Amino acid sequence: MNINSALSSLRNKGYRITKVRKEIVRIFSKSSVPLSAKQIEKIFSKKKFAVNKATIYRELQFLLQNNYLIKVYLHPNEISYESAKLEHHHHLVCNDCGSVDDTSNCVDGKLENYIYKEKGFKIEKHILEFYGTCAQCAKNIK
Amino acid sequence: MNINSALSSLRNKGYRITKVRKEIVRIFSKSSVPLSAKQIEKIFSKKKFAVNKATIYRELQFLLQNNYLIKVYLHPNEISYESAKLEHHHHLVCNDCGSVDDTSNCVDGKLENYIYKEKGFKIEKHILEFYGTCAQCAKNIK
DNA sequence: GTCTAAAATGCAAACGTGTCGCATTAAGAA
DNA sequence: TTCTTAATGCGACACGTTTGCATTTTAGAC
Repeated sequence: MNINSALSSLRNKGYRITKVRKEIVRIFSKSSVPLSAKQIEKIFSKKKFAVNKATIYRELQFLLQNNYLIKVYLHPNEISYESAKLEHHHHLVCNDCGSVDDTSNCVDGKLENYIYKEKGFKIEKHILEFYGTCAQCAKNIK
Repeated sequence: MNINSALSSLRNKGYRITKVRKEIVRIFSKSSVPLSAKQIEKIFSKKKFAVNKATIYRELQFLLQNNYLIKVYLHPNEISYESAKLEHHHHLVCNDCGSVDDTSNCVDGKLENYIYKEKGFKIEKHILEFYGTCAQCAKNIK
C-alpha cells in the first residue's frame, strides 16, 4: 500500500516511523488538494492530536527532502505541499470559496526548447496556477 | 509623459502627489524587473532618501489598488510588483544569480475556454513563472 | 501667503509564517 | 531491557507585512 511503502522506504534510509510522521504521510495520501503547515496544524487539532508547529514545519521539510512531497505556491506567503508521486499538474483556485481543483493542462512542451534557443535560458521548473471562479460559486452568485 | 500622466490621473481622483509617491512611480517606470518592498527600500536608502518601510508597503498597496501596479510572485515569502501597463508577459528567474528576464510566451489562448467547458471554472488570471539557469550563468559554470 | 481638512507619513508595536537552539522523549536495533 | 540518536516540545527568534495613532504635509479655498 502507498502509505506503508513510503514509510518503509524512509525506515530503510535509517529514519524512524513516528506517530507524527505516519499521520502526516496519511493526511497527504488522503488529501485531494495541496496543504500548508497551517492546514496540517488544523487537521491535527481537530483530531485532538497535540503537535508542536515546529515539528510540523520540520516534518514538511523532511518529506520534501526525501522526495515524498513537492512545494506548491497557491497563495502569497503560504507554501503548500502535495504528494510528489502525482502526475505533473496545475491548479484551479477559486477566488470565492478557496476550493482547489486540478488540471492536467500545462504549457506547450516545445516552449522549453524555444526559450532556450531564444534566450539561452535553461528552464528547470515552472509554476503555473489558475485563479478564477469555480462552477459551484458561479451557480451560487447567479 | 508616462509618469506624469499616472500621477495626474491619481490627482484627479483626489489623491496627493507626494515626494514618496512620485519617487516610487519613477522607480517602477525605470525598472526593467519587478521589485519588492525590500528592494524599493534599498533603492531609497542608496539615494539617502529616508522613508519608513510602512510607507513603502502602504504605497505599494495604494498603487496596486489604483491599477498602476500588479503583483508578481517570483520568490516565496516576497511579493514583487511591476507596472500594470506592460504587455502581458512572464519571467525567467535564474536560480544562480537571481536575474529576471521577461518572456512573452504564455499558455495557449484556447486553454481558458477549454477549462471552462471541461470544468465550468472561469479563469480570471494565472501566474506562470519559469526558473532555471540564465545564459550568463551557464557560461560561467562551464 | 495663510488657513484648513484630510491625505500621507513616521514610529512602534503587533502580526503570521517559518526557523532555531536546546533539553527531553521515544523509536528501534542490539 | 538497554542504548544511541532521531524526533519532539518549547520558547525565542527572524522576516515580511500590517496596524493604530500622533504628527506632518499636500493642495484647495480664502
